[in-house]
Amino acid sequence: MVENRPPANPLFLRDEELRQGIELLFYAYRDFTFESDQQLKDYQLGRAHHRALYFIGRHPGQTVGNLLSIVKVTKQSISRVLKDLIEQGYVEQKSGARDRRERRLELTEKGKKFEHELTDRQSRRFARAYRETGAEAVEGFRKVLLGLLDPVERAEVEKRIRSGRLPAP
Amino acid sequence: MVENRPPANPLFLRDEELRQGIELLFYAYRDFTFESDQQLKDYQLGRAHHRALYFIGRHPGQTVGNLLSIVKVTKQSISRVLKDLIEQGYVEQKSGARDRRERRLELTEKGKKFEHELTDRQSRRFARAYRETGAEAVEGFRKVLLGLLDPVERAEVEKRIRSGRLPAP
DNA sequence: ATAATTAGGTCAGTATTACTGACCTTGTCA
DNA sequence: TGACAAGGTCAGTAATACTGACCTAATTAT
Repeated sequence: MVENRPPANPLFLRDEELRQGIELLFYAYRDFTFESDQQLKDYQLGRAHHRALYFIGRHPGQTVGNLLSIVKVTKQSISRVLKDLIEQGYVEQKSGARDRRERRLELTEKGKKFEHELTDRQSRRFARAYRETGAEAVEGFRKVLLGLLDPVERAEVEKRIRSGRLPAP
Repeated sequence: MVENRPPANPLFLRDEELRQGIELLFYAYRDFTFESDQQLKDYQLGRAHHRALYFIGRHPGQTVGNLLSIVKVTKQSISRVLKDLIEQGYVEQKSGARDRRERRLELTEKGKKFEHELTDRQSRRFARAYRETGAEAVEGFRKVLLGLLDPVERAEVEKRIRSGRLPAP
């Protein structure tokens, strides 16, 4: 492991540092999604289905609109995904108590089991990385990821990730 | 900012911590890709084209096979993307000096300009996040991302992100 | 020198995700 | 009652990516 950069141009170093971040994010995301994508194929489902399952499990009882604002796709897109999940008995909808136009989304028992199965691999990946790098690194990791968000989204996301709950399978 | 978790179950906390990581990675990647995706639409190109441009710029003269091992898609997929980029004058190929079966990939001047235009937004996003969080957090960020990689990939990626070079536009 | 292998491309067909735009129903609320 | 919001749906299109089969040209091993 030879450090082969000369004392050199600080502007170059800065750009280099930023590019390394970009690439690490790409590589990590690539590997992070790979395993569960493979698993999903056995069920004829895709990554979009996992995302929906994940966030419905994470925020049970949320509305379709809320889910949309998390995954940021069109309602036509989420609609197809939800339809598949409902038909296959992973998700159910109940109309809202106060506003009956709303469809509140929840995982069925089957859905919870499946979600856990899919997410477990990813959790284990994170557990390994966290274990290897330690609490301080994890804190930095979280800070930087928050910093990468659109400023408008940031407060929202901070609230969301802290208020998550997901009953045991 | 009230810390509303009770002293509580350490197993729950661990799961919670891991899920927060998963979500942050999702949200950050979502926002990270959004801006350049928008820009790409003006050119009738997609994210796959940006990825190819990025990694060709980053490792000029690399072979198609090497690019494939970075982005991890099939050659049929990369082929379409490369065809578009070559037709539009962003990329050119030269057959390898030692092994003439190889097609060594390089950005044209036009390609470099375009790549910088696309990546600049993302670099600025990283620069902002790094500035806001400081060197220590950045170090943690990088460590955890490396930890998230497939172990088999890790050495390869570490080498790759350190050997990058990308001449000025 | 010939056979096997490798780098890369190509043709054909399919699936998934996601988009735009238009239009509809049901329910809320002023 | 009429505007608006939540959600769904129909139709059409595009991008990404897959499998499988087959091809050329060049390299390498026997």
